[in-house]
Amino acid sequence: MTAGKSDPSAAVTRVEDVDLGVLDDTLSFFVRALNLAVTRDLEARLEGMEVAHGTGKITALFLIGRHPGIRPSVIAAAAMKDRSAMARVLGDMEKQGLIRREADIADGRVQALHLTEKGERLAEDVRAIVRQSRDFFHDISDEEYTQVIDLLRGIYWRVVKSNQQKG
Amino acid sequence: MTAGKSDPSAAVTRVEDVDLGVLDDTLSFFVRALNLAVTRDLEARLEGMEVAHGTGKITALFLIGRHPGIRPSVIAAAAMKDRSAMARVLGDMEKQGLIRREADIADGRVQALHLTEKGERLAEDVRAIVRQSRDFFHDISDEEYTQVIDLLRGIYWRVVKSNQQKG
DNA sequence: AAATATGATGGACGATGTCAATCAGTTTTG
DNA sequence: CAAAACTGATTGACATCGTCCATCATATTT
Repeated sequence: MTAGKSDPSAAVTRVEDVDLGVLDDTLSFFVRALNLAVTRDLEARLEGMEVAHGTGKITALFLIGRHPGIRPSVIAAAAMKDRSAMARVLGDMEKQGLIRREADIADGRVQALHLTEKGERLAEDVRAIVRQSRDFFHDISDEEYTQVIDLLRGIYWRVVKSNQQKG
Repeated sequence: MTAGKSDPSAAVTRVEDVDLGVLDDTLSFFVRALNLAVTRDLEARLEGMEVAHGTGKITALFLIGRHPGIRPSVIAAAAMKDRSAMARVLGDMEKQGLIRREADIADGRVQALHLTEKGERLAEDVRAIVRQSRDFFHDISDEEYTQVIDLLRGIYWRVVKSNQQKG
């Protein structure tokens, strides 16, 4: 035998022969596994850029760019992090000169976030890279990609809202 | 106005009003964001159990249970981790008395992994919990859940194979 | 027999998410 | 109006994570 089915009584030697069992019907398994792969790929693409490491920075960069004056807690919710984790990310970005933190006029507790010019430029560069990151799924057809995104987008928003109520 | 569309010129105050921009068409964004939510939920469910923290342990537990004699590198590939990360997980599990590491008869470099009785028992308990973890997506219909799982499963296997060739 | 490749480990490093504590500003309540 | 309760944001501590590099033992190739 060359590359066909393996002897079921023998120990599995190749990943392709693995039976995932319960995990095969578990959404979180696939999400968590793919997260690792996707993150690795993304960070490779961002190599050297000033937003390496972590979902937070990219999300923050884009959301602040698109919604000047947005507040930290809203970004945290969108990135599914808690406020304290996001605060650290924003602190880093401020040190890097990517964003400004201003006090909201209406409510002194709230911060209004803005991109600096440097931040704007970086956002443009990162946007291009993020668009290219679809290449990681070059095996996947546009139909499939669209389908899975549509589904995940729906799930995402429901989770965000559900987090909203609890958190 | 009460809860309708917000003034587009005003700063965004609620997550629901956020426009994700490029991220809205980026699979990795949704995967990474959902990963955080899903992981949080799963770890809450595993509270106190001997497999808390990390995708690796659960995957290892199930794969070893289903494929006695499986080797570490195969589990690493299925979990999308690198070998050294998986080695640490397996080391922990061995210390906990969940698995045995035996030397493969055919190839001395290779380890053959087996569950201990304690490991078997734990696997059963964890299986039940993992099944329940679908409740996290109670908002999502069975159709949607099945659809998204089918799509992600396909993507998962393609990524696994693609990793195989490079790694 | 020597060189090369493979499977598995271990240490070091920076970054992550969580949690509890803190602080400032706001709203509620009496 | 003052006290209490609440909210948004920040900080520090802690355990863990993924990565990278070096190492070691064993197999395979030449």
